[in-house]
Amino acid sequence: MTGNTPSTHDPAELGELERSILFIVWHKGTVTAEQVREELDRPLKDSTVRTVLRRLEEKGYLTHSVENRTFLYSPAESRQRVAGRAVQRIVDWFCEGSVEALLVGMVDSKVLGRAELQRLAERIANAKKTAPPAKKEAKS
Amino acid sequence: MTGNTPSTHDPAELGELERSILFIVWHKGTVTAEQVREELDRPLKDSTVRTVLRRLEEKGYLTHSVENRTFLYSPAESRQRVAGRAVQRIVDWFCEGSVEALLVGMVDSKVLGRAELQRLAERIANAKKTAPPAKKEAKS
DNA sequence: CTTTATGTGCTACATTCAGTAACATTATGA
DNA sequence: TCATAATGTTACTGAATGTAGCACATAAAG
Repeated sequence: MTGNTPSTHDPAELGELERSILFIVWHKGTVTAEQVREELDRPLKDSTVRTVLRRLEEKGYLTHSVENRTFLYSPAESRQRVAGRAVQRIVDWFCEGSVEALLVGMVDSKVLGRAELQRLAERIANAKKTAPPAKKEAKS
Repeated sequence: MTGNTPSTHDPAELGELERSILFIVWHKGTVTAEQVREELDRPLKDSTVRTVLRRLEEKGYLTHSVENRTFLYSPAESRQRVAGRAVQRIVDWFCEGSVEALLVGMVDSKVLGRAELQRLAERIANAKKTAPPAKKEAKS
């Protein structure tokens, strides 16, 4: 080991199931392994779900608290934040750190149109103009 | 074979070495296995490098032509394009398809500032206004 | 024509990780 | 104490990657 990649969570390193489960947690906010299991499309054994939940926690995506005997898992970070870092990595790897290059690439590969990009940029710029540093996650 | 994952190149699915090599090709434009080998920091056997190059080609990242007896590898797609699709995937996975959510996430995780985002959006919007549909990759 | 480089084609093996789950253990309430 | 409901522990399988050996072909040399 030449050194550990600190806390560079790497959302792309997640497998399908891990992602699915992480989604469920993000979606429900706080869940027990059982709830996750029910939410899944595939019929998986209880232990399977718990193993994945544990791994997700090890990887830093989740945290848990104990409600009596039961584990309550919840996200350690918002989806968007994770997505943001994922993009950061892409930028570093494929665009030599240039976000601009990335945006160009997105336009280039039709991920979004130029006009749309500009519209969104504006919206975002204005939308959070007055946002306080406090991140109040108002659950819909 | 349950069916092939169409052409959904997935840059995140690349391993370290694969990425390094892909980078070298992107950087040099056209290279032989030997050149790649020399460029690498690690001392790898010739066959190793060639195996990875072949895999990268199978995955659609590279193409090759034959110069006499020698394979000349070159990128099948630009880095930015690949990056663009990578982002698309992130958007699908973590932002429910909303590019806006992603951009917000980027701002949120400080990948870029609001002002910068807007500035870039504008620049991009104007920059390629006249870009022709023909993707002539004039490689010098 | 035989030999010798040099480059490619094919195969293989080790490692790591995600998917999946059985089994042991422990606390809790009837 | 016993059954119940959670968690802790451990493991097996398969796919993807890193890494490389070795056989095969062909251009160039003698």
